Amino acid sequence: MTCGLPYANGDLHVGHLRSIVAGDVFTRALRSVGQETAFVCGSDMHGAPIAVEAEQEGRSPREVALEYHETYAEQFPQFGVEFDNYGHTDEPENVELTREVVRALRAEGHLVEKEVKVAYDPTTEQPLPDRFVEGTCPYCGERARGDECDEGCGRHLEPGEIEDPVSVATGEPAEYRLREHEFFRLADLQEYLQAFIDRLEGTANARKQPREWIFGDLEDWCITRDMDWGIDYPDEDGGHEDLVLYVWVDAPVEYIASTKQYSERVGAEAYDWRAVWGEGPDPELPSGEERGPPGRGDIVHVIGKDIIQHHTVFWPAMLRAAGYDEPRAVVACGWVTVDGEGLSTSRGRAVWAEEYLEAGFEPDLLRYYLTTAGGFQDDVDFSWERFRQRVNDELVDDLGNFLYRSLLFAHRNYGGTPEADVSEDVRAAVRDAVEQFRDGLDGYEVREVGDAAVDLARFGNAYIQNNEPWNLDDDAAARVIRDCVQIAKAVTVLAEPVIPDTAERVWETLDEPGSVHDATVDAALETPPAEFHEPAEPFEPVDEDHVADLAARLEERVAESDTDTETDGATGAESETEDMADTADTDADVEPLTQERISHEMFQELDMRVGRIESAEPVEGADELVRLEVDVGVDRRQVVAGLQQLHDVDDLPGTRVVVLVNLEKAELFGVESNGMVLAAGEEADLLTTHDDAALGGRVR
RNA sequence: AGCGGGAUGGGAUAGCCAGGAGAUUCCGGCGGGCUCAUAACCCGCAGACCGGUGGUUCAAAUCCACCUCCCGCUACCA
Repeated sequence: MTCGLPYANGDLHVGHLRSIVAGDVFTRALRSVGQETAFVCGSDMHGAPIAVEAEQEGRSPREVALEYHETYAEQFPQFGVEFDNYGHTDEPENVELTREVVRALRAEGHLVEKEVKVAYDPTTEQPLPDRFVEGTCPYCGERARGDECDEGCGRHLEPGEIEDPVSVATGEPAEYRLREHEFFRLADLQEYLQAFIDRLEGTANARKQPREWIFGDLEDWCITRDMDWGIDYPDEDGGHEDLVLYVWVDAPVEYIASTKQYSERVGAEAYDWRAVWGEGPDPELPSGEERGPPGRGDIVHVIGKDIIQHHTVFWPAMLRAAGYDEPRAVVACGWVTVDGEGLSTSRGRAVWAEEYLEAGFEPDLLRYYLTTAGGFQDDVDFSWERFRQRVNDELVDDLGNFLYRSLLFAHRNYGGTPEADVSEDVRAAVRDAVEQFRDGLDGYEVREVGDAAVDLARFGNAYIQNNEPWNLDDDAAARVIRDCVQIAKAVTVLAEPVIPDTAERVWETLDEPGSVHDATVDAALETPPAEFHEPAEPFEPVDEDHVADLAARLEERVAESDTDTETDGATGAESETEDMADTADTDADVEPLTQERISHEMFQELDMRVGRIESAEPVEGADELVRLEVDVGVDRRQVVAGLQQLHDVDDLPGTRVVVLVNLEKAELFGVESNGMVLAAGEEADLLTTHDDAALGGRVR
């Protein structure tokens, strides 16, 4: 079991935790059904954003990345996430394995050299990866990063496409030079990938999204970069000393490296990484078909939905070509949104791991929320108020209360598990719950795994209520309570993957031998000890004022950041990953003032009027354009404006605006635009009046 | 723009692949009951024409076509 590697350039937040906790839940659940597993992960240390951050702070990239890595390694266990091995991509095991894989790709003849236009900083003589270049988008004319028109049309830009390139680091104009890079000819593996994608298990998005590529034309994939920070390209033939491997080559290899580290720590008898991953490259046997037997492990990758292609195209192609075994499943989870909006670390819209722990909440509560809030591949929303509701309604009132009331009743009246047989109804209910738990695992749906325990607790609450043992004589009550204690034990075992700490405490109350972490689902129907301890309340309710406070703090943070970054120019909803890139952004430049003067007469020619937007609707087929009907007092104008991505179209009607009414007419996407609505900046902040100037009033 | 995922009572969410009884469950609302328990739990009621339009069918939330909106990907962001 692996989780997508957290990229070592930011603090941990709920977005990271969702997929990592899911991996942990899967792993624990697999152990509960008796499977041997290894849960491995590591920090992703290389790549341009870390190099940029390091340069800005005047530190080495390794130092910067290691600092984040250590924080991660420390924080994951605080959320009950127990990796069997947590390494990082800059460790010798990964460096070695990565270079071995690349050598294998070359030995198999899958690599081709191609010349690529690379931007150079002429002052420092440094090659600049496209992340380090800014310029003008050739498609829309907006300011853009070298790899993507991030502020304008959003298009991906090929190297060399950007106009007027400027080095991010020095601000000097960059120049293009031809550089030789290595490309992985994915098309060589096309047939293999087509078969692979058909047998791949996991979420629907991961099984379907890559089909467009795999059944279309597979492009050559550039696997080297002009940078210092990364794993050196293995250059036995010489000529590529200055290239490092692209992070997406060495990052997934960490899955193998981390497994190997685990094997080496516990011994190959206890866990043999080769039994899972297969034999790997063998210089004596250059043909992929004739390699040793594939691993017998079932590799499952838990990732975020943004990196599906990397795990379903590039990665299996690498594995295949290097003689390693393919993943059995890729499980891609949706995002975590906060208060209904996309997570944005730079804008303060995030719930931080540290913040959560400092608020004094048990890790189990967040684990429960994140695993059961929605379908795995769907986005789920986090809000502090909903967090409180779900914890109090489901964990405290249902699961916690059932465990407490039934075990307390048993302890008070019988000192433990009363002597009686478990009824057939209850046995059946427990078996059903175990089945639900297994179905969740088989379907790669952690929510079902988590719900199995809560649903069984709800059954238990109904059971104890309907049978009213407090109104029965001792013998009859003993039978009911015997059933309830059994349900409680089953609930505890089934809840362990999601709420391990709580489950362990209940396990201790029951005076069960060993740890619940080692128990299997078989224990759900085994008799609990005849005597056990007085139970404690398993959960503390979440206080309303406490979460209101946290929510307010979050809101403040977002508001503050909004005013701070008004000139920042970022648009639209950001994903957490886009956001990681933000550290690379310098503040957007304010355009210099125009030196050339115009006459007053020329200004008089501009006929600008106060108007009010009467209606607004998106222009069909256009991403950004909105068709507006604007009342300018004496007239009603149809104006097309590029506001769609920056404003909620439904909110526009009623807005007072300033309109340039004598602009020449234009036709945009087949819609006539008769005038221009004035707006400021990249965010298209609409100009308006501060008092109530009449509609049609002239602006001078 | 292309591709993938999603849209189901006020909120959340299951069902869709393998079409068929009153569309699941939780929260919230209303009414009642109970008291072992962290004043919670149990029972009952109201509330959705299943994003839209059209089609296939005896029968569509489910299959097909087109459309709208949200999220992701589009190969040099990680």
